[in-house]
Amino acid sequence: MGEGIIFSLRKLALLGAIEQPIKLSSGHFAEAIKSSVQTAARRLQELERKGLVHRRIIADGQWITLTEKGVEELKKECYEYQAIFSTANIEVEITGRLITGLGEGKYYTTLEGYKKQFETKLGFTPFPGTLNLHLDSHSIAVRKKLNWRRGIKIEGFESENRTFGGGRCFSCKILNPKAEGIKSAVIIPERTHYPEDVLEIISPVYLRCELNLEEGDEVRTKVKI
Amino acid sequence: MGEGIIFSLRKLALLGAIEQPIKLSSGHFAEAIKSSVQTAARRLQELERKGLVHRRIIADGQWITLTEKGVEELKKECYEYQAIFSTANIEVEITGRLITGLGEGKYYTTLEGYKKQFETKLGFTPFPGTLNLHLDSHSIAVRKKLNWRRGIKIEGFESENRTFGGGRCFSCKILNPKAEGIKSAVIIPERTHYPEDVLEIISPVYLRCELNLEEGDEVRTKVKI
DNA sequence: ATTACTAAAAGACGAGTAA
DNA sequence: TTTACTCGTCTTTTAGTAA
Repeated sequence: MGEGIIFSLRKLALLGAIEQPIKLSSGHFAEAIKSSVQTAARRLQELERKGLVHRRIIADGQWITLTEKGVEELKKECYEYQAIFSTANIEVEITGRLITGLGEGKYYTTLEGYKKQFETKLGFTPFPGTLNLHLDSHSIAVRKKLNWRRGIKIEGFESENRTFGGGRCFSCKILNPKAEGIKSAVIIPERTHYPEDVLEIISPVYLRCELNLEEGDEVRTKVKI
Repeated sequence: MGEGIIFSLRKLALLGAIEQPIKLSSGHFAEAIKSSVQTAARRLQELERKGLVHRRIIADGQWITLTEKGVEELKKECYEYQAIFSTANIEVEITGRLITGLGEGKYYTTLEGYKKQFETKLGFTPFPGTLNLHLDSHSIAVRKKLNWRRGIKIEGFESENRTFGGGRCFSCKILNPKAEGIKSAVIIPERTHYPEDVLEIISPVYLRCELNLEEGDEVRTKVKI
């Protein structure tokens, strides 16, 4: 990936083109990247051609948004900086109430393609099923931080004519005296439309039973990001 | 600053050239930056010429370390990513024991050049003097995170034929019931050899007296980074 | 094997222009 | 004003060569 292109992409992100479309002209963008209008215009074209931004050209400028791929590309650099500068691990506290999922977790955790990775990368065989928490608004904001963290990569795979997507894990501790010593991890599939108010936790044991939890109980976790 | 140059600098940092000198040849570096040996060699020369890395050329390669300036340049990009991706503020807890400083704090906090900035940027007039904490080893690691955070910039200035260096502030809370409602901030001068096991805190009041603290007492703070 | 040149090829830039 | 061309110039890269 060209270096100037990523630079331009970053400046667009800085102008706010991640959350929502921003309106700008090549002229304004030229100022932002300190170049000529021509270069700015060319960069925007190139960015679009590479699928990094989405453009809508209007009479007096254009509307720009980063695409998924664009954000992904930026995250890669961000990960590099984390690798360079982060000295110790940060922990964040996330709190939510126990809810019952759709039972998908039970299915996915037993798939060999995932199970093996959990065993080697997390160091435990997951209990079939996930503990699902519905997050409060504060925790949702905190959870978003995980989006920009690399975590422990779980690769996608193909099996029986189906593809199973990848995801990321973050090891966590459940703040409950009974959970002392029980390994667990948050899993975040890299699906595009994954709900942001839900936290899925896997563990070698049946947490719901082990911690005597019932629907609606508050569960507090400390996640290593 | 050229975009390709910063890219090269980042890769060097990723190879570990921040902490200590790394040995590498242009050939190896060419692989890292995916270019020809010539370009790799030229980039290293350019990096040195710009004062971003320090080089020592030997028979079979060279020893490379980032300079202060190089690290600084990298931090700038890192700050941009933080601006892009950080959604909410993170707080870190730092703990240390009260020590008595050299009294410099008392001098600096009364200087108009600093005082005015504290007033406008932090919203309070600092009590003349700083509360100095000697950090435990865990807190030292946590404190290092502040190195990679922009914080609230305090500009350096010149006065009476002397230059006074700049620094950064982070607003903090002291975890002591009596400190409830008292504004305070950590200050980190941008001196090159600032001790990493000390935390200096300023506040509008004389904390030592207000919180009934004595030499050696443990003080816990929550710092907004 | 290195680093560090030179010179040719490739690429990026910005002025000018059209729509 | 815009965007999006072309085209000449300047910069960067790479191959080749010397030490």
